[in-house]
Amino acid sequence: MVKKVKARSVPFSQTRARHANETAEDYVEAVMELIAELGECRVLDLARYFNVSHVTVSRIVKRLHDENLLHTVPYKPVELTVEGLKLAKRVKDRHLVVLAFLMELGVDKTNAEIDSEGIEHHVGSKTLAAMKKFLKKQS
Amino acid sequence: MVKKVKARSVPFSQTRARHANETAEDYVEAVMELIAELGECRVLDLARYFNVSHVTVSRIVKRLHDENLLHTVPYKPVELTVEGLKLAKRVKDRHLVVLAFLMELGVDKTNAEIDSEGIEHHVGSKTLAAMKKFLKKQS
DNA sequence: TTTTAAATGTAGCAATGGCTACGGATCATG
DNA sequence: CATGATCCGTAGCCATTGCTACATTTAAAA
Repeated sequence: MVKKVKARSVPFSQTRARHANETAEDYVEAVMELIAELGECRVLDLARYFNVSHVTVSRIVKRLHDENLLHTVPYKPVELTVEGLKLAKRVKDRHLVVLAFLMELGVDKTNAEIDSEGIEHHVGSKTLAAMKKFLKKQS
Repeated sequence: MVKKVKARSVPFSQTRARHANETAEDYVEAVMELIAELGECRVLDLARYFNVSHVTVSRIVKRLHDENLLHTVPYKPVELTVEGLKLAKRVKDRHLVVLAFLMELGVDKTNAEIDSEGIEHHVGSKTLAAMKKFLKKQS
């Protein structure tokens, strides 16, 4: 008998790449939020936001700079590039939809906030559209 | 002015730990599925399932063995421990709920399968309950 | 202006999960 | 039982994201 293994719908070949991409999404969103909230976004602000050391932030910021998502000058506040801002807006919009959706579904705010932050990265365009449609119907 | 940064609902302190935990969930679920499908679960079956090399599987299986989720003997099929089986059942149940929920929401099967595999790890008990309630209401 | 505290960068370690290359184990088949 | 194909383990590389410890820059206060 020949063993045939059906591969997962989401191939795991690029697990590391997907995680790195989630990090990028989280960081540009955080930078946008922190600038809106504080006027500027320092490395330490991000460190406090994510509860990690400033070293971790510093390295990731450098990588996102290389990927043209963030603009950084040593010892200066972090800024978003045009590309980074576009991504941040998309991510924030999706995040808000997921959060509103979970609450509309009956999940309390605390848990909706926790789960939406994990779920958002895995919501494709089709699922996002379905969530928006659901929200419209309820209103 | 004192800068106050509101930390995220989900602290990122344990990002690596969370990813490792997702891996554990994916693996015990896969082992259970492959045993049901093939009668046994070999390292190469997992490699094909996840589209990674057998080396990656081998190392992760070793780690999950140390964590008492899998039982392994060199060159033998991989088996679930009691603890691993309990986790696998919980994960599979949650996965099926998320999948059914997305389809009930109007997402096509293909996209529901893709997104559910990413979303499932971030669905807490409250959200899971809300999804189950939604499914009951629709039936 | 000098000094000091806070912010940021750098060096270097660990864990996780990718990989290739190579070698040893197992098993079906001749 | 020999042998070759398949399976699996080990060595060793890289990237990502945690960390501590230490160096440097910046900016505020003395």
